[in-house]
Amino acid sequence: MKIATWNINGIKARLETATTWLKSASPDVACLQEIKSMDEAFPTSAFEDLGYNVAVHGQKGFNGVALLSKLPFDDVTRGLPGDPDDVQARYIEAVISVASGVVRVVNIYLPNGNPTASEKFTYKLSWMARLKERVKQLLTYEEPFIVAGDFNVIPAPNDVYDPQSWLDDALFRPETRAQFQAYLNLGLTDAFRACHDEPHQFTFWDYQAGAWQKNHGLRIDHLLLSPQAADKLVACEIDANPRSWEKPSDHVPIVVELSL
DNA sequence: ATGTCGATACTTTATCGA
Repeated sequence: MKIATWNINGIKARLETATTWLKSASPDVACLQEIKSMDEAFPTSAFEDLGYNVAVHGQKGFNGVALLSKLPFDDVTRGLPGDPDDVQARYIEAVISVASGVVRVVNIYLPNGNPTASEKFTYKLSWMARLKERVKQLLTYEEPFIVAGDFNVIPAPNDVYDPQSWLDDALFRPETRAQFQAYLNLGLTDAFRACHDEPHQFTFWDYQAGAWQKNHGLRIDHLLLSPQAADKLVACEIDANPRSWEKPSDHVPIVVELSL
């Protein structure tokens, strides 16, 4: 089973790009972030035509996440628990039945958090703490699950082209990295790092300043596996090709294969 | 080189977020 995550930066601007990639890569599940669309405006039928079931948690203008799955959803939950006042659409979770039982897919668009002197950074850190609580809850089920998405976290210095210049950025601040490390300490596995130890394997290149051409990238999109999912890990690969296409997203897809 | 995108609204250009 192949599970992909991709921040597509606007589904209206990226529908053809997304469907082209899905036809070629054919993941069983795709986690999309930054759809920047309300539920009713999401092009559900375009994905149904490719054989996907579709679940959306949308928002006008910003944020928004969507799940695509070739297998039907047993259950879908929208919104990260822990703060009833949080109205930002950044979390959707689904349970999917597979031959070996079930797999739970958690699709997140973790807050960016910049600038670090603003309430945006405290919102990011509190959101990360809430996600930790949700992960702890899910771990008690002792089932395979995956937390996939745009984490807006650079886990380590070799995940950014120039760590020195990112030291005070919300994506690389010690508080941010410590919370990401806390997910690993709970028992989650960074699927990409379990398969690859090469430095400078990026999933994002800014539109500005020729970042793609200079390979000034970041590794901020991640797939974290529960112990039961990590036991089934086969492979994990970044597909950087779509970054060179016409009208690209600033992120590229990353795919994990599990023997579920 | 504060350099690029996508979406929005008191829209045809400025703003916000990333």
